[in-house]
Amino acid sequence: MSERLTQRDIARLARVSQTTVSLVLNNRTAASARIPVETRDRVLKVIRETGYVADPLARRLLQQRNQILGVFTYESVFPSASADFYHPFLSGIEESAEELGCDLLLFTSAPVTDGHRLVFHENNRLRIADGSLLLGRRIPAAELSRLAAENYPFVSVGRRDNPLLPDGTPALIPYVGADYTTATATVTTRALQLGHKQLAFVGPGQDAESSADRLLGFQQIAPRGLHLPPPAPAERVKDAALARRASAPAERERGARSRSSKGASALLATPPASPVPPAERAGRAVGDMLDELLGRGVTAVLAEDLADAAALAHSARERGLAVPGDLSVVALGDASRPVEGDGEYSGFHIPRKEMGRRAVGLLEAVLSGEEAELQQLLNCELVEGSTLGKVKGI
Amino acid sequence: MSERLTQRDIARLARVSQTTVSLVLNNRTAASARIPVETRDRVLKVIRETGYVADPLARRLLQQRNQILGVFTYESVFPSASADFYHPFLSGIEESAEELGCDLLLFTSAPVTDGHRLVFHENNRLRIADGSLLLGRRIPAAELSRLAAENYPFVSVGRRDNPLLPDGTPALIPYVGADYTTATATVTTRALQLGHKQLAFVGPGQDAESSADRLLGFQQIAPRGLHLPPPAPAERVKDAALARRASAPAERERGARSRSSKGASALLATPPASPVPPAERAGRAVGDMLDELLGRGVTAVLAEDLADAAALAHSARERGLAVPGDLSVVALGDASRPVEGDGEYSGFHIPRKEMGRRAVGLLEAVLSGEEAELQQLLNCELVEGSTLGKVKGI
DNA sequence: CCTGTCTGCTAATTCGTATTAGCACGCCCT
DNA sequence: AGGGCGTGCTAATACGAATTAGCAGACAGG
Repeated sequence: MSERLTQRDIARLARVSQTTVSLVLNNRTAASARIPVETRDRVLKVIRETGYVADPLARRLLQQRNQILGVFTYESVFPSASADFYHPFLSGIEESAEELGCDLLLFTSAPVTDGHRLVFHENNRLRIADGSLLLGRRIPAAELSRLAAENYPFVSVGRRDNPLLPDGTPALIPYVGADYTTATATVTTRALQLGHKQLAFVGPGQDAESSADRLLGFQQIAPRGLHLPPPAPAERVKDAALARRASAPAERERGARSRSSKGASALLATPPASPVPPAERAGRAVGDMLDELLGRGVTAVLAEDLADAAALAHSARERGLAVPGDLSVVALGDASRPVEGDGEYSGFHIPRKEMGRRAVGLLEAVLSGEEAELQQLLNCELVEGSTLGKVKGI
Repeated sequence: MSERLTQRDIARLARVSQTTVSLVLNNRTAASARIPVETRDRVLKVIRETGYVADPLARRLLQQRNQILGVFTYESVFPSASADFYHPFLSGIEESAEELGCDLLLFTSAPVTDGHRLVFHENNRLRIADGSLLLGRRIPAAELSRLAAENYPFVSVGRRDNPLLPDGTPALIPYVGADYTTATATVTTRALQLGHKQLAFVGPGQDAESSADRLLGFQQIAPRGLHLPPPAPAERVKDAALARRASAPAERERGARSRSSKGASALLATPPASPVPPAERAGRAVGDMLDELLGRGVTAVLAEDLADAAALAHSARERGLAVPGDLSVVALGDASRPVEGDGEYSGFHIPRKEMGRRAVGLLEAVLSGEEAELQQLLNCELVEGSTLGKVKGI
């Protein structure tokens, strides 16, 4: 039907050569390219009338910029499970991209296997974009080192360990991350100040940098604190009322997709900050964990995942325990969800939107060759909340 | 650093021509391309050793399609206000695009004025994509007719009236919409069957096709029913507990953006299916509307916007009225949110995700020149819910 | 009138890959 | 020996846009 217009078509319509069209388009005003206003206007008029835009692929072939920023997500973007995780990032990215006048290219062509995508597959189209943002809880070191080795301009949203290049030297990965270590250390300190003697950290503590960083911050302050892996997600429970309230709009869409992966690894077992409501996690495992915690005299729990924090608090309250009276619960993630009762969870807030914004800024700096701090950590905002209190009996 | 390998490099290393490398790579076995196993293996060996991968840009350059689908949203995509509206569409779009091996280009470069984008601004980049999907509650007829006139391949998500072309003939706009008319007619019929004599329709009923279609369905069945414009959004109320529960995760991000636009038009006053919780709408206007409805003997209200339905139900209950005992409330949108108390709102569900999927399918068909129904309406799934009941006294 | 310079444009080439046309060589047949 | 044919490969070209080199014409200076 509608054939794609080329510069030759424009040239023909404007009665000039393809070269001239290119020169006009790129505003070349060098001595070797003198286009009088009259001709220039004639060309521009045709371009406006036809809505011609240069083929981005042809431009990239010559290493030109297209005002297209790539967004590569290591999981699917839109399915509801990841929605709340990606959304704030994307919101910030969109805002910045708009300011820069860039379009965003979502690499949906990369096949998803097992819920994960990889940049380097047979037909990777990364180079269509001028540069890319990488999002995901965890990014394989091999991908990062290869991107760095190929000199591809990218910025990771989230801190990443610097991988080794094939030649053995470490690569400097550009990122905009959140300073989980400091934030976790701070809330841990706060817990100690409130008189808690036995603390527990609940979370994988490894695999993803974000998990490791939190554990590190915890152990810096409370080296003798407990570290427990996250509870296994229970099957969905009957009591759907609570669950629905939290996730209703997307509920129907989701139906088909099984939420908990079959996998046994800690990583897969805890989807990134997914908004799994308390009720769904209040299975046996959480109860067991609570037994263990109480048995060991723990008075304050710090959970990486808000859902785990919620499940623990819920479970504790069901047993007649007061939160934070008998047990303090801290969320090392997005603590800004209301607790049953009142107030928010104590913990900190991840500046996701700002991370998105800054990541675009950094990528732009990289692309235009500006000087810039390649590795940036943003502060997490502490949330006082209502689930961390003085230890009982003080 | 490491320059990208080309077929010429491989050719040199394997002591053959670039053509041969290409032939081997693409497994060409035609009569005109006979490569003996010996040579083929030599080439393959070099490819394996070097890890060479063909540049997808160069490959695409030869074909007509770029495998890029544009996504044009008439409002910003990611800001939380529109999030729940766009999300299911995008989820479906992403899924289909992935199956087709296409990347998605979000036109964030189009400037946003007054919360709205326009395709046709001075530097529109629509033609970067092979074709585009158009999303938005309302799309100006001028935009549609120009797109059609320019023969640009696109599909609208949502039914649109066919605009007139400059020459006066109507343009056939390709779309995948939801059949609001039938769905509304069906629930209206149901209300009549339940004995309701006086019905009211609450919604703009115009401007956007989606609004007009619902009013049409209502009036087809209940020609004497009342039609009221939606209540004006009240300022945010103090009772934030309910509100927070519904929208907490994004709350902090949102802070800066004022939610209710200053505008007075019905369109702006009712953001598309935004998850504005009941409490926020329970202002004075809703109370007034309730007065009017009850005064006129209305026993069943059909509200286009779930938020309005929620506000009315909430307000009614506050006055000690039973829902649906004294007043039935029907949501003509995504009825799948739990009501205070139990169950869901009665009404219907908009198959947003499926609309996204089908729209991509239709666009693909258009692009590849296949025959396809250009205007498709999907059925809305009826939701029995708990807010529509027999009229009292029967 | 011839040379030099400036202006306004374009032909030719490039990027990396795919495809088409066809060359050079060897073999068989008559 | 020469025509015909099959084999194994390559040269040339195309895709769309950007860039470089440089041509043709106007005009000035000598």
